[in-house]
Amino acid sequence: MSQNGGGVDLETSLGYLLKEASSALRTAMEEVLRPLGMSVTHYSCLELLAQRPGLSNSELARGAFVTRQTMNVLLQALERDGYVTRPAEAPVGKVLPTRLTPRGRRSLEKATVAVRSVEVRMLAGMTETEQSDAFRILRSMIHSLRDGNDGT
Amino acid sequence: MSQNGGGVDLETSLGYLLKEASSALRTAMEEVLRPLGMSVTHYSCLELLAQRPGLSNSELARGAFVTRQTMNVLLQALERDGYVTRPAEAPVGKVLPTRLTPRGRRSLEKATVAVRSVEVRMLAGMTETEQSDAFRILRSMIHSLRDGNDGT
DNA sequence: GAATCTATGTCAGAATGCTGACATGAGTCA
DNA sequence: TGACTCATGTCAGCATTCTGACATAGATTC
Repeated sequence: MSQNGGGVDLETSLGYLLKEASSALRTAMEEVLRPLGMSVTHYSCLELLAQRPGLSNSELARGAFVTRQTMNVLLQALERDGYVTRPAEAPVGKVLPTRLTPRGRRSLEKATVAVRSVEVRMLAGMTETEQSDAFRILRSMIHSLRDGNDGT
Repeated sequence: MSQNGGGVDLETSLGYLLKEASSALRTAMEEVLRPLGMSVTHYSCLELLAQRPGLSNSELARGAFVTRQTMNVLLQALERDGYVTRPAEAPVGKVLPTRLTPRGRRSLEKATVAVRSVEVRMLAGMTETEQSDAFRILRSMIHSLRDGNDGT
């Protein structure tokens, strides 16, 4: 069935490979988070709040790479289910600082273990040098994509 | 920086950085494809068909990193709009080999130029060595994620 | 030849994320 | 002070993708 013919140009594209790697990572994370009833964005939100308590909806959205509308829907669900808390009124401006509840922290702990195992697996077989290379290279890609937006 | 013993430090996590890079790439591609009325998956499908004519729905889905159900919906729309053709009946088994129409090929040409410019921008400032390093490292990540299935 | 397994195409419903839009609060500037 | 710009929170509608399910064709096994 698979007539895997000659090599294909897509196989030499770094963009395609980046997408493939991201897809593999996402799939692996979904696999370990599904038994916990948690999506990747769900986990990302909790992890962000654990490391930077008091983040606003918009800041969380940027950190999880979704729109603030999407994060707002998620936060409302998390608040309703008692994983996070937000003040009824904004202390300053319209920004509502969000914090994890003990329940949210407990839920995150299990997820963190699962996600860390995925990251460890991903890095298996990579040397320290390769890991720092990867870091530098990915940062370069991100910077070039975002910065070189407007020729000038 | 704040440590969360055993946790995943987002500032130093390669997984998080990979997601960030992928997000930046996707956003950049969407920006240049939107004026052409084309989504990333839409483009991926056409590009795959250009390089490997006759791919089936399931094969296209794997190549574009979506489910075969998702690709099926897209293919029906592309067929309806005259970008691709599929035989009414399967030559063998249930597999329906898909091919680009001249219209699909023309549409792809514009998109390819746009997407290539994004990839060029992403690689700006990277040496040949860094690019080959990136290739090897990303391939390693993909292999480790898919191979080491269970590591509890 | 029959049972079984795997892969495929497809339909239907649900989940997730996005764009558009609006009102509001804070900062900037004349 | 008032006009302007920008960021934020939020509601609504739409787009995209997913999971679940089913029937069918080919391969495998006995």
